[in-house]
Amino acid sequence: MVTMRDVAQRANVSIATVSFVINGTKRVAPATRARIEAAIEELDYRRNVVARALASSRTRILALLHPDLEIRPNATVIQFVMSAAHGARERGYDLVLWPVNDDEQMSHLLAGGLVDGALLMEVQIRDSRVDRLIASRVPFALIGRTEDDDLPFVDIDFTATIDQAVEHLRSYGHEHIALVTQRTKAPPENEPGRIRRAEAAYLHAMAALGRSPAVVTVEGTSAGGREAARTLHERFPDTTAVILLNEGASAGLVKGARALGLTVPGDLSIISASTTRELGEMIEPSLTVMAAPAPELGRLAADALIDQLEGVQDVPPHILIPCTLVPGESVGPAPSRP
Amino acid sequence: MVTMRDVAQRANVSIATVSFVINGTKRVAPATRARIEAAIEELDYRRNVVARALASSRTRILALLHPDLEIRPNATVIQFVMSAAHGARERGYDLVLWPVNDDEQMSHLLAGGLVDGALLMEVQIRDSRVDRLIASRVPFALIGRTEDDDLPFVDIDFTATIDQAVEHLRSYGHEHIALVTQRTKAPPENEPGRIRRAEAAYLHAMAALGRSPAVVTVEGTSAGGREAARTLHERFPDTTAVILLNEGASAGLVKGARALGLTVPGDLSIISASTTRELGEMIEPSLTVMAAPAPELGRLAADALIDQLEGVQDVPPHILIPCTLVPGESVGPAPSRP
DNA sequence: CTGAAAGCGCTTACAG
DNA sequence: CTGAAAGCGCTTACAG
Repeated sequence: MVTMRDVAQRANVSIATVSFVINGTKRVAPATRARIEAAIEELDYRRNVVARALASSRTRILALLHPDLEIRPNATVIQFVMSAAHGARERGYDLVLWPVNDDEQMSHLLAGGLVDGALLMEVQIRDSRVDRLIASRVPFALIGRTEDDDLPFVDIDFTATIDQAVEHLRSYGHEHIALVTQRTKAPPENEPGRIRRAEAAYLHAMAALGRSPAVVTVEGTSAGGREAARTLHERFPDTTAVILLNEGASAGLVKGARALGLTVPGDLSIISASTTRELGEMIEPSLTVMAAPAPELGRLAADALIDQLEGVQDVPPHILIPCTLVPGESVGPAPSRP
Repeated sequence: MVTMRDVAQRANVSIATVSFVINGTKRVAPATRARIEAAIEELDYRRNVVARALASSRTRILALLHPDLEIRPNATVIQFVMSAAHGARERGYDLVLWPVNDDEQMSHLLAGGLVDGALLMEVQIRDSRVDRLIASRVPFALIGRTEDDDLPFVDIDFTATIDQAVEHLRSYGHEHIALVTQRTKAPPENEPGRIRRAEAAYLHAMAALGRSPAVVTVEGTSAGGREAARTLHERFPDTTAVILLNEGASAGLVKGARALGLTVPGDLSIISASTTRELGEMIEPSLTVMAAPAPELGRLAADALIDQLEGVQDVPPHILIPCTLVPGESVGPAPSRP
C-alpha cells in the first residue's frame, strides 16, 4: 500500500505539504505542487479514507436508518434510497444502510462514531427514535415529520397532494370521495406522519365540500385492497371515487371492485396517491396516480444533511414537495345517481 | 467523547487490557474484567469504530456495487439489497451503497480503503468490473456470474428455474412455449449472465421437446410487454404459453395479449420467472410466478463474503438457488388447435 | 511557502 | 495476567 509518506519522499517534501495539495487546504508553490502531483500520479496514490476520518474526526459517512420489518419495501422506498445514495456519493459521502428496529440498537450504532450524520425514514407523529437521534448529537434529517415541525425534515406535501387529488376528482363531478389508508403496527399516536396529515387534509376537504368523510384503513397488500373494496361497498355505498394512500393495496382495490361487479372508472374512479407511475401502468385499467417525488427527495435529503454538516446551511431544512398527478384511465365522470 | 483511556483510568488498568476485554482477544483476570466492565457501563463507553478500523486495518464495511442507471430498480433488487444489509449488520458489518457506472470510479472507490469487501450486482457474462475488482485485491462476491465459474458467486439457478417453468407448462399440455427476455444497453457479449443462461436452458428444453424456439427481447416496461405480445402474435402465432424473464414487462404482456383479443390463460398461458409473488398478485388475472430467492441470496452473499474475510471459509462460495413456483391464475390447459 | 510534531483512538506484538 | 509503547495513515495548529 502506498501512503502519503511515500509520496512525500518521492516529491521531496513533508507529508504535511502533500496533505495540503490533496485537500487544497493551504496554498503551495506551483512547482512544489507539480512535483507532488506527479508523484501521486506515478505512484497511483490514493489517500486512505479511514486515516483521514480519524485524523479529521469526520468520516464522510451518512447512515440511512430504516425499519427492518419492511419485508416488502415499496417502489417509492427504493427510489428514495437509491437517489439518496447517489446524492451522497456525488458530494463525496458514503451512505450506509442501517436496518434498525429498536431504539437501543440505533443509539448503539450512532455512538460508534462511524457516521457524521443520519437520515431517518418512516418517521412517525411521535417518534422515540427522533429523541434518540437528538440525544446522540449526530446531525440528522428526517424523511417525514413528527409533530414538531422545527426539526430538519424533507417530506412529501401530503396536504397539497390530497387537495389536488380531490380537486381532480371534483372536476369529474365526484363528491362522494373515500380515502383508503394503510394499517400499521404502530399505535395510533405513533402512526406515520403521512397518514395523519393526509387524513387531516382529506377531512378538511370533505368538510369544505359538505360531505361526510369515508375513511377505510387496510393492510398494504392485494388482500388489503380487496378488503377495502368490500368495506367501502358495505359501509359507504354512495362512494363514487377513492383516493388511495396505500401503494400496496392499489391493485387489490381494483380487483375487489371488479369482483363486486363495479367497473373502473364507470362506477368507481380511483387515484393512487404517493406511488410510482410504473405501478399505475401495471394495473388494468391503468391507474391515475400521484407520483411520489421520491427520487427528488432522496437527493434533497442527502444534500440538506451534507449542507448542515459542512456548515453551508445553518437553518434546519424544511422541504416539502407534493406528488405529481399522472392521469391514467381510472378516473371518469361521476355516475349519475338515480 | 469518552475514550478507552477514560475507561482504563477509571478501572486502574492500561488501555491494552481494556481492549482485551472488549474484544475478548486475551484472557483477563475475572476481577480485572469486572472492574473494566463496570467502568464501561458507568461511563457508557462505546469503542470508536474508525480508530479500531485504522489500528486493525479492517473496517468491517462492505460495499454493494450496483449500476446507477437503474431508474426503476425492480422489487427483486430491493429485496436483495435490504437482506444483504441486514445480513451484514447481524455479523457486525456495515453495508455502503456504491452506485457506479464507470470502472474508473469503481477502482477509485475501492482503492480508498473504506471497505473490506465488495458485492457486485448485475454481473455480465464478460464484465470488466470484475477484472477491476480482482485487480483491486479487495475480496468480493458476485451476484450473478461471468463466464468464469471459478470466482466466488451467489446466483439464481436460471437453468433449474426455466426447466421447472417448462415442465409446469408441459404438464398443462403446452408445447409451443415462447421466452420473453429483457433488452439491455449492453452489447450481446456483455449481456447479463441471467439472460444468457436462461436462454440456453430454454433452447435446450425446446430442442428436447422437438419444438423450434421463439425468443423475443423487449424493454423491461409495460410498453415492452405490449410489444412482446404483438411480436409473438405476428412472428410466432402458434405460441400457447410464454415464460417471461422480464419482471417489468409482465403486466404489459397481459395487457397486450388482451388488446389482441387473446384471453389469459384461455389462449395464452403466462409464467413470469424471477420476480416476486407480490407482482403476481397485482396483475389480473393473478400471474403464476417463479419467485426469486432474492431475500435468501442477499443474506447468503453477505455471509459468504464475510466468511471469506474472516477466514471461516477458504474455498470461494458457489451458491445457486432456483426460483420457487407460485401458481396463480395465468396458466391453464393448452388450447386445442384446429 | 514549508516542515516537524502532536494527535485522532484504537490494536497488537513484545516484555515481564 | 498486565503494561509500556509502537504504529495504523492521515490532519492540523504552530513555528519559522
